Amino acid sequence: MPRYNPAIVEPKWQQFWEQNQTFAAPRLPTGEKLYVLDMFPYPSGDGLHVGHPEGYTATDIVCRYARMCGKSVLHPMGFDSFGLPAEEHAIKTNTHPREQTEKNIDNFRRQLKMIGFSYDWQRELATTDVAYFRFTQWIFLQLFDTWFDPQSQQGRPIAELPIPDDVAAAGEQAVDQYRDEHRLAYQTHAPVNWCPALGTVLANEEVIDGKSERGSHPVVRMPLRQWMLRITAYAERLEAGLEQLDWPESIKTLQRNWIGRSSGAEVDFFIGPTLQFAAWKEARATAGFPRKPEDDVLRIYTTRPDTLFGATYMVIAPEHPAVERLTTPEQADAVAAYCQAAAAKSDLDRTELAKEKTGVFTGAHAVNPVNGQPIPIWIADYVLISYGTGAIMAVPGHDERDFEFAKKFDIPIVAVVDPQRDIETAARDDVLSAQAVFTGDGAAINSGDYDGLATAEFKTRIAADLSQQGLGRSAVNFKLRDWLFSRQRFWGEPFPILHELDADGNATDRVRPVPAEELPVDLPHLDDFKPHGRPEPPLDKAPEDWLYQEIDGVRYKRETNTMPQWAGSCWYYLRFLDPQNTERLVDPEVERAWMPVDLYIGGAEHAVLHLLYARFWHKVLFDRGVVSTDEPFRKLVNQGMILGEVEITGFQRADGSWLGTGEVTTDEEGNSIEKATGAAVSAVRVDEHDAEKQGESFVLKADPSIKLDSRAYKMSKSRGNVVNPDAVIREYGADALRLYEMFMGPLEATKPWNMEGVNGVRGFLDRAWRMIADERSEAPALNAAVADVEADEEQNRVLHKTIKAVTEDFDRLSFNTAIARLMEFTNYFLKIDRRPRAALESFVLLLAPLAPHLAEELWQLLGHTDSLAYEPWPAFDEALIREATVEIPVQVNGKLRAKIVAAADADPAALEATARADGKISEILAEKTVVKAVVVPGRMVNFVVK
RNA sequence: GCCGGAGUGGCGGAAUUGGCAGACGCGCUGGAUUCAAAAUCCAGUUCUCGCAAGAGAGUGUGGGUUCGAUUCCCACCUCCGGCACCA
Repeated sequence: MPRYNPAIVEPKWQQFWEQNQTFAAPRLPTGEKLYVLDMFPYPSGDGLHVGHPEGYTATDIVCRYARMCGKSVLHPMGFDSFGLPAEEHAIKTNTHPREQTEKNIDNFRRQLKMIGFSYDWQRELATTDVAYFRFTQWIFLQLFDTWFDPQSQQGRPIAELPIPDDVAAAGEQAVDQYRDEHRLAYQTHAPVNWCPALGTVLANEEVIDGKSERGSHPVVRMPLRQWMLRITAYAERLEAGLEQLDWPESIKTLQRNWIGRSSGAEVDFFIGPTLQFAAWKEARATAGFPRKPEDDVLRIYTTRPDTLFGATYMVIAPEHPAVERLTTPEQADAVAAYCQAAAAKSDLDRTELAKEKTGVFTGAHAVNPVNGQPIPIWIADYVLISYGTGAIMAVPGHDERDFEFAKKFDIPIVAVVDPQRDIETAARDDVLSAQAVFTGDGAAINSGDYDGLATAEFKTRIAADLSQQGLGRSAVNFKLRDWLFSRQRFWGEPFPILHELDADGNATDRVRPVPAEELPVDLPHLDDFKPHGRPEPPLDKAPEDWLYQEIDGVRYKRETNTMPQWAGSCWYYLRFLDPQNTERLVDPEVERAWMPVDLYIGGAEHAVLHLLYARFWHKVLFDRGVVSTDEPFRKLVNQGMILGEVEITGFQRADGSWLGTGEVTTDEEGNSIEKATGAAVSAVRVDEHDAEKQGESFVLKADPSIKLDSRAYKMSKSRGNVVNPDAVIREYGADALRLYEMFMGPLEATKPWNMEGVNGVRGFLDRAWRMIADERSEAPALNAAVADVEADEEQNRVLHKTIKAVTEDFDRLSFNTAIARLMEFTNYFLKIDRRPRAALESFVLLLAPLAPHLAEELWQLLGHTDSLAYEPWPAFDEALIREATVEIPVQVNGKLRAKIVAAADADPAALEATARADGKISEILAEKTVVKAVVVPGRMVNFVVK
């Protein structure tokens, strides 16, 4: 056989696997099951990026390894194919987005197959498949049909929702409305992020700093009818469920922060005449804390009920329903102006500009329930209507924001928490004299009977007291908001919802779900895909026969919003289990057998949204009995980002003279300028041969006084540092690509690409080939050094050490070190003239998960006729690894002074004696007194001397 | 500002429990082979001093615990990622 040629070997085996359906998973697992999932890609027009195969290679190795260990493996792949780019392309070319989408999928599939991943391709799916989104729509119907029972913390059928008597008495329409208010899928008119440039409304998480995540277009707030999903109902369970998951702690933290659970208390402040306060308080003491606040109180949420005595004013959000009621005539104009201005502000303005606090006094006062003090009520946009009750008690002494506000508007500040020993004396004095803010825990002061209590104790005590007096109750809040679930796009799943129309063709606000058996609701034909620039969805342009329907004499209009891209990716892992099922989304028997996903690998960019949305849907499906597990993804791993090649950059003035990185800064627009003069400078790419390391940084070889910048950047088209996997495969082969992606460093780490490194692992594959194959012969032939001989002791030790290390490395997804061990094996056996065939066979099996094409080819060359995909994984023998003698370092005062050779099982006394006998050591010890000898058997000897 | 993660040769990285720092690979240097080059093979390669034997320093910085610290503790610096008025 000639030289190793991946261009021939790789397609050959890819064809073999496909023809033999080598990786088809059975309907039900036949032994121990392993469900390994990749985050399926969005098939963009650019094709695969080298970042994709990183995680995909890792899971592929896990799967191939697991099959050899006898596990039943499910490893599918599909496409998250709804998305804006295809629709934008459709608008431009006036072709159906499906056309472009399918072309892109074909390209992605071709690329994925070229890398030799062991997917069960029969299970391939795309979220844009009508047969697939039929069930996405079906799940939406489930959400629509479910309400969350806070008592049992469970989603239940809407039919089981208890209807209060007063609602029932109000008639059928009131009951329907009551139900609609409790569904997990509901409609709202809340202000949304309308992006005129994209012609769509965006979810909060798609807006970054007031601009669209995609394209950075400005976003404005406007009210629009939207579908929402009540994910907040599941906040408690989504938070609690994290604990049991084998996920990176950092991702769990990210989700916890996103969910943002906080606990505190709701407290009612009386806003009637001060004279009536006592009577009100008395009434409350008997009546208790009402479910909904009456008009004569302002309900607030606080996490620090212990600072109640320090509340010197209150703030309500500009959108708070009590604004009008509270505003006095004298303040009416100012309040109206303020609220109007606040409404016009985007979220960006409200945060960014509000470094300086703004607000307006309502003219009204409330009575502090703990001390009867009247305090002013303000309106300020630093209080958000969407969090808590939309109103706060302001404690400027112990809250940064309140402090700032009180300073600006000259509102009294009262210290009620003594920091005690937590901070320096001077700082503490500032806090006690209300000159400074302190947000930590301490001891209560100025708090009546509670004085002296520690913060934590105060909190529980006052919560109980307030509750007993009917003034407050413990409460939990979440930062998590309900999920804005509709998009004004064409290329998404249509909602299976009909809107009732009255005789004049106007919507009645009553909706009716499309029955499950009538699904799917396919997308209609459109003559063109151009948005009309209004917030109404493009589906409003659909033909009448799609848009309107008459049932039982009532006319209905279809919902024209579509679902967001997240919808399809929320449940694809379930469909992979049973992709051809036309009856239901997954057969329960199959679901029970394969779920949960045992290993899920993907990018950290999905840490919050995708993974939280999918968990939410899963929990609803669990509550509704569709799936058998409470959580979908047992173990999660995030692969790190792959950056472009390292670039060394220097800066030059207009005249071409160099200046160091320290002399350069950026102006507001992000341009590089010279610090001293403010003149524009240009960044220049410096060849690595023209740079050298000096101390901490790189400098110009020609002028070492010029410091350079050395770093790798995110791959991007604009920077021109994108590496195309097709090109890598063409030049080095798929196995080399796979191997390099894994050899770069730990899977989770961010790491720069380096083409020389690909060449390096290709060199290893070449050597592995030469170790077994004869590269000079024309026909396939074994290397003459391959011999049917028994491995000697040392060869066995190398082999079994390698098996052990590779096995353990695979188990902990440490592929870079596994490859290093295989390289060591190759380096050793290449030097041997008679290479035991059995050892080489084991080596090929160890290599197989990493470089499957090469391994299959060598396996065949070694005389096997079948694929090695299900060949048993080599076992190691600990006894063969053990060495008779070991080299042991001898230290004096912790410094390495000599090395001794001793029996591996030598006892401490023997080791110490051997160490003392060493020429070098005895020389050193002769002049000193040994205070102590530390001997760790098999590891080291250390003499502590004086 | 808050919450995560990370800082080890020229570069990517290794060191699983506190026990020989730098495995493995790239790059570089020298050599063999070649008319020459590529490829391949051999040797070397943390830094400083030294012809060498060897000595000293060394895992972002400063301190601490320990016979012994890349690993544990405290403080700080830098970089990366996320969040950002959530009461």
